[in-house]
Amino acid sequence: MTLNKDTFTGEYQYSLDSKGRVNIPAKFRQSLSKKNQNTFVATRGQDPCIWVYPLTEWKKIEDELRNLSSVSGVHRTFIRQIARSATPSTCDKQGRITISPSLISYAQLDKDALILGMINKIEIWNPSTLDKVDKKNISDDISELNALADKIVI
Amino acid sequence: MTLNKDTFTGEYQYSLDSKGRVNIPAKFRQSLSKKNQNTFVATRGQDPCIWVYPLTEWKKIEDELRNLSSVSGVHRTFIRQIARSATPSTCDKQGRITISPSLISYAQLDKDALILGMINKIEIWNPSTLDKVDKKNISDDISELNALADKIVI
DNA sequence: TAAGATTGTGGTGAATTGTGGGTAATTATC
DNA sequence: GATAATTACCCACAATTCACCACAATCTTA
Repeated sequence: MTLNKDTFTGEYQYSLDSKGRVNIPAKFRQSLSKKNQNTFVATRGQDPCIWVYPLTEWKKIEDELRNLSSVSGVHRTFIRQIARSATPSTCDKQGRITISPSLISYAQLDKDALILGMINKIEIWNPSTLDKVDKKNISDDISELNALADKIVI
Repeated sequence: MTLNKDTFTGEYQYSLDSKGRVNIPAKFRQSLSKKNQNTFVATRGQDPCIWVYPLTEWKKIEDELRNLSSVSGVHRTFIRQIARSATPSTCDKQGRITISPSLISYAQLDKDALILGMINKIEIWNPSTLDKVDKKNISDDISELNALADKIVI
């Protein structure tokens, strides 16, 4: 059974090989719509992990960035943070993408890579990092989570 | 895989050779559309770095500058900064452009040059300068940056 | 349960890319 | 107008990257 196109859920533990390649779960590849041309764009997440967008989804972000003015210092810093690490990568015949060395070090990736479906994007974590960050966030953010309840029904 | 034409992302560390040449990353050259005739325009950035525009993109900037009133002193200073140092340069067969000595000294470039994709333009930094400037910017403007992220990142 | 298909992982060879240097053409100087 | 200095163009090598192939483990299906 498949969900909507370009929607990702579930978690998978794969390995990062010596060339910086990680497998994209077969289910994710199947739900990826044609117009993405088997291509993802990886960039730094807000957390210490890698965010991987389908090409079309990334283009939305790109358009927003393009509309920011470089006269503003804050805008420049913002564009730099995101654009700098953004690297497009097409799945090879085996379904893997290549992660750039700078992203690997940003997410402190080692041999193991935890792949998470995050609805419209994919996250890649070092399993032990996620473990720590997750525990900390959940205890820190209880009040904010409660506020979310007003905005979303699940 | 390439994104939209004339869109630049990613970071690359290359060397500035004794003749003042720096390589333009192959990926950038590929995404450069034909009408640019392999030509870029380099000028002073608003930060201590060099801004490199594809020719066609530069022409848009020129038009915008033309429309700024010269009555305002602030405007004149702004135009002068950008216009006086703007130098066109065509890629040689190896994909390099030549940077003028005055721009090299403005950006305090040494042997290493860090090339950043900034969506519609390219930045060339001395790595150690970027490190300092970027950290300072991020800590100074963290709340504004977060606000932008909430608005734009998906 | 067995056969077939699919999926994840490692490695190999070919093509591309980055870098240094050399030669010709152009510009500047006296 | 001759010479020097600078600039632009081209060649060659080393390193990296990319596309492809092969195998083993897993899942599907009859």
